[in-house]
Amino acid sequence: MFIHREFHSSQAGAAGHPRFFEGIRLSATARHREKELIYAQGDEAGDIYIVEFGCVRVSRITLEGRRLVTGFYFAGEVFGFETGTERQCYAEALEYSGTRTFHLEGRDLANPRIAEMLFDHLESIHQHLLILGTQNAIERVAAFLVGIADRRGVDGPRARLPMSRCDIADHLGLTLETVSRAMHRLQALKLIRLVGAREIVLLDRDALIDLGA
Amino acid sequence: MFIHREFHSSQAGAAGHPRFFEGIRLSATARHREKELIYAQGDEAGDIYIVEFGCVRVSRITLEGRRLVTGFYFAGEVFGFETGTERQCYAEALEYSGTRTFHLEGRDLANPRIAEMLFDHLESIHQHLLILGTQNAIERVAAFLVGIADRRGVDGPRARLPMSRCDIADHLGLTLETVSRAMHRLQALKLIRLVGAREIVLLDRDALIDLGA
DNA sequence: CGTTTTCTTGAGGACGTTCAACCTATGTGG
DNA sequence: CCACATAGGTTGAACGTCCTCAAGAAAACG
Repeated sequence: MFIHREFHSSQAGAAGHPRFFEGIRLSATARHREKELIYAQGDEAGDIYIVEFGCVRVSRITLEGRRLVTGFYFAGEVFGFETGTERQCYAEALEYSGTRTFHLEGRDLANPRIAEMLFDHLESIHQHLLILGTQNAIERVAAFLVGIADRRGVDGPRARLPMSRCDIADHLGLTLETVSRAMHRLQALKLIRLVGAREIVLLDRDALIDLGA
Repeated sequence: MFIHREFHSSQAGAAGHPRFFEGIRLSATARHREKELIYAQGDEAGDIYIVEFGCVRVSRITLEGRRLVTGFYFAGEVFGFETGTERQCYAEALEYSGTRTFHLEGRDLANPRIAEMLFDHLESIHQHLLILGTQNAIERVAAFLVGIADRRGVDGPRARLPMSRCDIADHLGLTLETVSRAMHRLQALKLIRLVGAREIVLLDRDALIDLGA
């Protein structure tokens, strides 16, 4: 997704306030502290969010109280698409983050950039579905780490993980213990290197993709 | 989803040929034999399908050769939404079926009925994700059976299953043996009754929902 | 009626979960 | 500055669920 670049190239307004993005009026940047709730389950849907900096986690709780983390969103990425009038998911800042919003009207879907965002979102859900439906633990973790590393700009093969093991587990349909073990197994296989708990280096990206693709 | 009723209420053309659906020109009904391929992975995307009768299975194969059945579609339901220009999924008739198509242009998304279809699709994927991400075997099967029964019109609690155990398994991320065992466990629990292998009666819908919701 | 496909059922094993202990990092207050 | 508390992460052992492999039963088909 290349919304990233285009977003940042939007013309600068005074002191970073309401600008336009592809003909859509964006709100001013909202800043969120670590762990701050951005929107809650039950809130009115309709606003779409663009991450300016930081990282956002979007989750959903089932009736049995189990959590599914539907996605993590980094700078330049878009979240907040929901189907009904009420949000089924809730969003939280994983670290100090900035977001901008715009209101999505039905007619806006005719805007090709908006449609592209929606289709990108659809595609990422589909990818997630494929992982949950067909892969085992180590494949899931490999796919996840490659996905994260690919999205963190041009840091090279190094990536910071702003989310906890539990977040990853709830994203991949595993337990946090299994995620921890899988990461250490990937390290033993020399496919990644762990730098503390919250940073990784991809040592053999191709092998990781073979595992997780 | 109520597209069903509206679709059938569209004005009758001569001998059932090109009619309109919410201002969209529909193709004539295409008829597909059992097991017939409707579209293939790699085909050009852009056409959206409406099932007129029968049942369609949409699947996707991973690089490792594993199959995920992304959905089953019955009369009145819509399938064929894809993100890129090339299809990632392929669709097959599970039984003798009829479909109509229309071509989706970007501007059509401004049509609220089209947008509604897309959002319904998004919602069903999300539901699927929730199942694969949080539920165990018996819960998945319970949720699946309720979902099927709810969509098969007003047959009451009885539903025919046009798909095989293997199809169900590949839809739920299980094996066909596990699906078979789960269904017989649900029968032992008196939540369903199996009428042969391809028909079920829901005996305790609420308990099934409790399990699978 | 035999052939083929699909479904069921059993036994054994692998993978992931559960439970528990321990470790590490970070932050707080004395 | 250190003692302690807290949250997150790692590791081990035991268990359970689901998968694999295999055989047999039941439908579907020609």
